[in-house]
Amino acid sequence: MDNPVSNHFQKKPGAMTTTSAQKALHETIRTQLRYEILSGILPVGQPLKQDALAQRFKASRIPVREALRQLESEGLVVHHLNRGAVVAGMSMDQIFEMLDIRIALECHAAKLSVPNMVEQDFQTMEKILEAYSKAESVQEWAEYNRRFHLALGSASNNRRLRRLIEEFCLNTDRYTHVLMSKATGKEGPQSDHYRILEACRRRDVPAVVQLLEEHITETKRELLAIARAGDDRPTLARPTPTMA
Amino acid sequence: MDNPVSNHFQKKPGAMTTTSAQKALHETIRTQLRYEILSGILPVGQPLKQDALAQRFKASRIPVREALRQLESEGLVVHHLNRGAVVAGMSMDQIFEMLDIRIALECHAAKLSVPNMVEQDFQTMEKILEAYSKAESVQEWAEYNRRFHLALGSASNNRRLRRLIEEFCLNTDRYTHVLMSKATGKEGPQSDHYRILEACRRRDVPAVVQLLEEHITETKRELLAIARAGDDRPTLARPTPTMA
DNA sequence: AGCACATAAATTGGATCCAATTATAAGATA
DNA sequence: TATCTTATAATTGGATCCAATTTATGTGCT
Repeated sequence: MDNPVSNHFQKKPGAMTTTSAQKALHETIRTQLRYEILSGILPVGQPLKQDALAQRFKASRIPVREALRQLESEGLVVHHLNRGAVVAGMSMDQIFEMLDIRIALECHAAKLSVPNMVEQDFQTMEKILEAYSKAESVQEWAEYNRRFHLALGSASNNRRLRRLIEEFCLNTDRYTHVLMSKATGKEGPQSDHYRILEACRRRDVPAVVQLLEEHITETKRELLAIARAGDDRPTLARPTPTMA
Repeated sequence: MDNPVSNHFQKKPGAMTTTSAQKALHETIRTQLRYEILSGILPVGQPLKQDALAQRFKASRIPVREALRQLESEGLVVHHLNRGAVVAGMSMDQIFEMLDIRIALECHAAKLSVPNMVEQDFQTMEKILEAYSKAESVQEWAEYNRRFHLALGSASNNRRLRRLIEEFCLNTDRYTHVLMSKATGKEGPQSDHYRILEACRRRDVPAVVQLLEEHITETKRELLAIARAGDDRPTLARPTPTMA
């Protein structure tokens, strides 16, 4: 798995009519930085110097700045006036907020999606879960977990909703998985996953919704437990200093 | 602008100690453009020329470009390589997608919020609805409608969720209200509003959720009816040309 | 040593400049 | 006249340059 994030946010998937997929510089920079932030290569708080990035991408600072501004709008970096940009971080409270939003989005997507599912969809999910079981690295693990969550809404006929879910999954994963990789096994979540898949097969929408909500809520619980345990992990995101 | 020494930085050395305010140029430009797009002053498809905007805001094209890039990330403008930016539009399907997302977000927010509400909150909503009844212009009307929807989630203790809801409300309003201002009176929605408020007072969460979902779904129905009626309104947003 | 203050280096926000692409207008041709 | 071609003007993407602010450095003083 070389680049699990790239390609996830293409604005126009296959819409380039004719010649050349012609990307502007700022776009390649943005895509690359987003990947590095979401995958954790760039840790929270890491300063993003315009000059250094410009050199690295063999460009001037202009496209770098445009990329950084867009990443700011996506919530992945934070700007401080005259002091530059850093990789954005979230406090535990903010992670909880994101997970709550995921509950809202994913449950609704499932509600719309489950009635539309066909055998093909179930088999796809089945395969994802098998791959999840076989996964060894945390990266793979997170990747298949995310794919399963996305698959639940894949038949929803609401592209924008699916994009939104993906965005929130990626953004929460970068916090939850590093924290939980050791504490929680992957078996607990996995048994949830299978129960959810079964409910999908039965077309039992209320059950899917309830199981899914419970599943994400469980993540919140685990997270809270970990936070209680040791409160000084260096990996935990501190609330982004409010510039005050 | 023929003053090469013109200085756009407010240099008030003494007055700057209060930590707050101090916005960069691109931010004021972005805020203003966003307002003009969301309020409909800038119609869908309107080209946004960098040079013209730069002149208008008495700045160079750089902050303009940063503002446009951010608005692109917010989904309010669309860029075409080497051909500039235009105000983004949505097809009817896309508007429906947004409304469905609103159902997910607002219902969940209400679920979290209603148990936390206190008398003060009910009175605030009451006042909003009174103002809504008195409102005369479509702008006012839309404004108070949006405030009511936001108020439903205001006690949710999830700032990010509330911001998201506001974003989606603003972005859907600019389509729905121009379309519905004539077709639908404001009385239908208003009676919904009061029923929802009553359910909040009773702390009847399931009722609130159901009424709210039905309320937004009704908007979808109205919209569909209007679309069926005459299919060539100039005000209706066409799907953003996919660069083809 | 430790601290205030001045000074220099980094680094950002913004302006101007240039090259490449796209849109527009004029002229030529059938 | 309509249409194709070509020259020309707009306009964008990117680079370089400047001014202003922040951060690092160093110096003098108690």
